[in-house]
This record gives sequence, C-alpha cells and structure tokens, in this order.
Amino acid sequence: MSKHVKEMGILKEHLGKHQLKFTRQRELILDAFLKQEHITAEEMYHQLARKDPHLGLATIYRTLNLFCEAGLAQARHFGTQTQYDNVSHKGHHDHLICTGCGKIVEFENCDIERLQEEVATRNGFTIQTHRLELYGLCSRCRH
Amino acid sequence: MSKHVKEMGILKEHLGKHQLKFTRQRELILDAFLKQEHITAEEMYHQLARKDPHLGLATIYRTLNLFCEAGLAQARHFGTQTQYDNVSHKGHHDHLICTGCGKIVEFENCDIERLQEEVATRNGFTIQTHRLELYGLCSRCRH
DNA sequence: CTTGAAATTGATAAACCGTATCAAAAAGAA
DNA sequence: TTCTTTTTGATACGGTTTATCAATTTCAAG
Repeated sequence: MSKHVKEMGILKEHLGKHQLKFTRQRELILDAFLKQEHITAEEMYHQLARKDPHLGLATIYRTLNLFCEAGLAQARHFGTQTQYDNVSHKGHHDHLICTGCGKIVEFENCDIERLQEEVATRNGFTIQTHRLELYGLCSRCRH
Repeated sequence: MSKHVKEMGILKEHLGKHQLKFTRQRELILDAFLKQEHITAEEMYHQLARKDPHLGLATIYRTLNLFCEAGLAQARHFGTQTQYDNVSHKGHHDHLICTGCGKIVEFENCDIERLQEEVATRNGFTIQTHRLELYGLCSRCRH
C-alpha cells in the first residue's frame, strides 16, 4: 500500500477532472517517482523493469508528462535528456549548473523566494511553481 | 564591414590560439548572432538562407558551438531545442508565465540578481547567465 | 456481476535534434 | 602560385521522445 496518500489524491483529482483513469501502471510509476528527487524516463524504465518487466518505455514517458500536467512533476531539459523533478519533494530547491563540467549544485534561498512572490503579486500573478537555474563556472573549471 | 569589432576580435584571438581559420561563414554567422539576444540553430539557418542559400545547417551548429568555446555564446536547453545566448548582450529579463492562458510577462529585478550572485559566490561559482521562470495564474485566470 | 463505451497499454515506427563522416573547396603560410 | 591544413555542405547516423494502433483494461451503468 502506498505511503504517498496526498500525492495520490492530487493525481486522482486530476484524473477525475479530465476523464482519465486510475491504472495499476500509474500507481506504480507514481510510487517510484515520489521516492526520488528527480529522475529520467530511462532511469525509471530500468528501475521498474524488475517489478514489472512488461512496463513499456512509452508508458513511462506518458505518465511522467501526466504528472507534470497534474503539477506533481516538473520537466527540466539538461544535456540531451529530460529530468523530471519531484515537486513535492522539495522545499523547492534551485540549481547552480557548471557550464564547464556539468556539475549541479542544489540550493535554496528564502529571500529570493520572497522577492519572487513580490514580483508576482505586483503583476497580479499567483505563483504555483518556479524554476531558477544559474549557469556559470565552478571554482575548478574557472582555471 | 562589421560593427561588432570587439567580438570579432575575441573570435579571431580564439581562432589564432587554436590553429583555426577565419572564414566567410564564421564572419557571417557571428554578425547575425550578435544582433540577437538568443537564437536557435534552426532559426539562424532560416534567417541566413536569404543571404547565403548554400550555408549548411551543420556549419551553423559547428559555428555556434565554436562561439561557446570562445566565450561569445552560451548554450541553454530550452524545451526540446538548444538556445544560444548572446553573452555580450546585457539587459537580462526573466519571465512570469500564466499556466492558464499562456500569457508571458517579462520583468527584471536587481535585488533577485544580487541574491543570485551571493548564492553563486558562496558556492564558488561565477555566473555567466541565468534563467528564472515563475509559473502561476494571472489575475484573469485565477477566477 | 455482467456489459460496453472510452481510455490505456505495450510494441514499435516515426519524428526530431544535434553530431559524425567524408569528398570537395577554401584558407593562408611559404 | 603551391601545398598543407582546415572548413564546408550534404547527408547518414544515433539517441531521445512522441505518434500510431491493435489488444487490453478501466469503470460506470444496467
């Protein structure tokens, strides 16, 4: 039985609103997804191959995109692949990305978040989620 | 004659250091590139098709990657495509994106930029560029 | 507990983006 | 001009993601 009651509820609500169905695969993939901070479709495919050898790669892609629409995941393109971030898993962290070696450092900054809220409010927006990526050179690659 | 004297100099210096040659195509592509804030290889291909119908797409990719190595451009993965940012272009703006109607509002916030620098410094990074997107509902879509 | 319409799945073909390959052309030093 | 090295353009290729479609599953209604 799943421990991810809240997220499962969010998914079911989304499914209900869009005449979509709750399936064994969607439950399986959501459970696996919520255990990670972020994952690629390919990684999940291999990870779940043991539990269900017949689970297709296309289903993984479709389901992860569904999670994005439901607000449970967020897609981030890095290199040639797409990373699916677990939105609920964060005290929403952002990324510092080294353009030299590809290293990724995660960080969290309340002041920035507060200023984002300010900007949004000033423009009449209510923020649901955000994405902040800083690109540059890490100390090692600068030399 | 090009107006981008400084950048042309940077390119030529890079070429000289690496036993590479200065070609008509590289000059043409750099001129076109510097007129934009950011562009994809495909966009540039179509844009330059009028000036030189025989310019190959592979050459565009190779040259834009060369600009990255020379420090004139910065590659960013956006959606499924790669955006090449014009590093010399300042006035970086960020985006508020309405998940309801797709409306995009551009903004600029110095305080956020300053905090970003702080975070980067604390982690030993030197920022080259960044990307900040706030997703939410605009005043009209909230109701 | 059936039944049946509608959605989903898995297998795989196709699309897409960017890179590799290679013969022909161009650059640039001697 | 000559000669060596690099670059170009055309296109084949490789990896990732999406589209297609017959078979299967879901789930609401009877």
